[in-house]
Amino acid sequence: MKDKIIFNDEELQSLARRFKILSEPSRLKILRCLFKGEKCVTDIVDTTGLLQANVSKQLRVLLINKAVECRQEGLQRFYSVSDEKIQKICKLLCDSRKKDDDK
Amino acid sequence: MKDKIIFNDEELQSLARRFKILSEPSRLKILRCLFKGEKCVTDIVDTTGLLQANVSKQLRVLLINKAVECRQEGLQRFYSVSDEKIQKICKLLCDSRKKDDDK
DNA sequence: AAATTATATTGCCGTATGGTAATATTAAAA
DNA sequence: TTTTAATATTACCATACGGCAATATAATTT
Repeated sequence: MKDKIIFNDEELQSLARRFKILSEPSRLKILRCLFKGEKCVTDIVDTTGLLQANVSKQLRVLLINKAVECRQEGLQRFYSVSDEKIQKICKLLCDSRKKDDDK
Repeated sequence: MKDKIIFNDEELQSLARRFKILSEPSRLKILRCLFKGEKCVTDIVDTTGLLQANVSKQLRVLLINKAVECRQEGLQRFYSVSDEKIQKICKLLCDSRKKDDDK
């Protein structure tokens, strides 16, 4: 079965936006951290080593683009990955990289 | 089975680079065009509507990053997608978008 | 060898965006 | 209600990079 996906221009723009979100090391670090489970901002800051301002800034990008979701509890905001595809896609790309290296 | 991938920092940088390649509409247009099969530069220019200089420029990026490969024949250079994962990943992300839209 | 065709390269400009420091906001605690 | 803690926002700077126009390169034809 020829499984060619031909996406239209609108879908292409959307795709590009989604890939862009995943194309920044700082955001990937945050996501990697959240793959282990829900975390508050301070925990993310500690785990990633990024500055608090950057973490908040990038979390906002992730939130707006629905890559993560947020729940407030007192002073803290707990973030978690909301798009389960993200981890799958990271895994796919990582694996293909390893295969390349084997060549 | 908890299929958590925890990639290290080096893998994370590599992932970010790969996502970045896919995060530009012009490159996605070129790739979409190549998903249908090998094409020479002029064909890509005609199909995508991009300027020839841009197509060459972006093909170079794709080539360097091993997203496409190139074969010369006389005056023409024929490009094709070399990483079969790319199409799969585009499909995955497209599908998850559609699911989001349904909500 | 000139002219032509296909593709690549270069230089420039403008925009987008990440990092940072400082400050603001918000909620809890004292 | 002042203080403290957690997070968000703002403003600024620097860099990366895409689009474009012009030019260069390389292979072919005449």
